[in-house]
Amino acid sequence: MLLVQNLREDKEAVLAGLSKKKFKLLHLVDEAINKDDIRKKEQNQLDELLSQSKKLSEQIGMLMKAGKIEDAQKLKNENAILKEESKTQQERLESIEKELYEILVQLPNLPHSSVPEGSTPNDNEVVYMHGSTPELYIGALPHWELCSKYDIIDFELGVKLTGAGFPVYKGKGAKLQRALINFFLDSAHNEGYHEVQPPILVNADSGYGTGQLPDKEGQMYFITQDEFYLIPTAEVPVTNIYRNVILKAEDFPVKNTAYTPCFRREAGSYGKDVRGLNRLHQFDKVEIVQIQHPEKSYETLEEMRTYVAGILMKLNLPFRTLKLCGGDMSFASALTYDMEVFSAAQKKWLEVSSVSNFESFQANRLKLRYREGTNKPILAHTLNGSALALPRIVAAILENNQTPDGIKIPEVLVPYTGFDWIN
RNA sequence: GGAGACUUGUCCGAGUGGUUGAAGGAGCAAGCCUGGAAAGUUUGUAUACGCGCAAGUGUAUCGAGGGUUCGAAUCCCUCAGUCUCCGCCA
Repeated sequence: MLLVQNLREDKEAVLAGLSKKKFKLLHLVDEAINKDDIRKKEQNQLDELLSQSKKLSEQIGMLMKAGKIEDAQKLKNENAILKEESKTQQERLESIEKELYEILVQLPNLPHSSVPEGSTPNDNEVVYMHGSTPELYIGALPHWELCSKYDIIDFELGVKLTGAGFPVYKGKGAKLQRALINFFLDSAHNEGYHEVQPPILVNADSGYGTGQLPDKEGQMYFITQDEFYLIPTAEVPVTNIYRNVILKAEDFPVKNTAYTPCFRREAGSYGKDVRGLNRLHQFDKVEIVQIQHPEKSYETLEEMRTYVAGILMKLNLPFRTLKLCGGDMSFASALTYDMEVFSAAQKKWLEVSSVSNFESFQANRLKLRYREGTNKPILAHTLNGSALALPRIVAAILENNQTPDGIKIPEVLVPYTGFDWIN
């Protein structure tokens, strides 16, 4: 969420940034400022009323003690009027605040100056390419067919147990999952990330904290009986650890990593994009989250991006890094790099990681701040990235490493799997 | 799931209707003291919003939300959490 203060101070830059993000409702900026002006006036009036009422109460107290019941009664009547007024004033203020909030939550984060212009994925800028796309032999199969050929991932069985998008991993398929999770966690650990195991159900406050609520409510599974949401990403619980927290400047950088299953309803998705492992309702992911000093967050973003690229290199997967254009970036992000691996049989680039700097956009909602010395608390910057999401990595490994004799496991994973071929 | 006790500032802890944003202590910071440190001593030490160039000042906040009252940390209700006992159970 943006601060009204920022809208006031640099309105032109805000409007330019919003336009770059292809945000249409530019009038909301002025509306927010006007609403905030009203809010200030209303608050002033309320404070004035409450202040008067408070003084009267004190006087009543003294009169009562002195036994001047009648005088006290007079003031009581006077105060009753004030009380009525302040109550309606309170309601007025609250509704103004709510209106202001509702305007502000509609405004997306402003893009970093280096974000390319553009409105569709075609406008994303390829900033890095690694590896060559493998030539497969005649008769090579897409991963979903490899899954059933070697009986390692069973989509139909998942349909029986739950529904589409909830596959059952079997045998070497299951072991490969475990291997990847451990490999990713160990890598993150070596990079200085602190491992946490958060709950995978969260309350509404956490949903609001990272911005899944209120607008992306339909994306999450919801347990009505206890009012819990299944997390769509570990970002939600791991970042919310720092909701309403004031860090010290010397705590930076805060680096956490977590493996969790992720749950996404993916309402509206269908067709070939969701074939096999391309899009699931439940999948595994290792996430990295950092909280950083505002002056260092972009340095950190590059470091995270390099780190994720390093993992993909170790897995020997061809990939490219995209800097997303203004129109393709997520609502909360100021700068996002997407990492896509090439899936050789589908001949498709698959997004396996998204590394973003949210600057203070999330921190504002979270009330995540830091203090430098004895100064006032300042909003921190938050960043996160997938490192990595499993299913598409598995798809790429299966497709790219297939041979007529089976699937070769990347060397770096063999110590984790305990086998080097799926056949 | 049932019964009871509890939830106060960074921490410990006082406070059962009247000027309490909150005693006292610890911690932390600064000053004095010291060759330096410890001890001692003085001062300061929450957050949000508003007003003010600033010093400062108004309002709100004692788990959360609501209520009673002229006035609530203190009384009542709802919810959440912690602890103890019982029940159940990986």
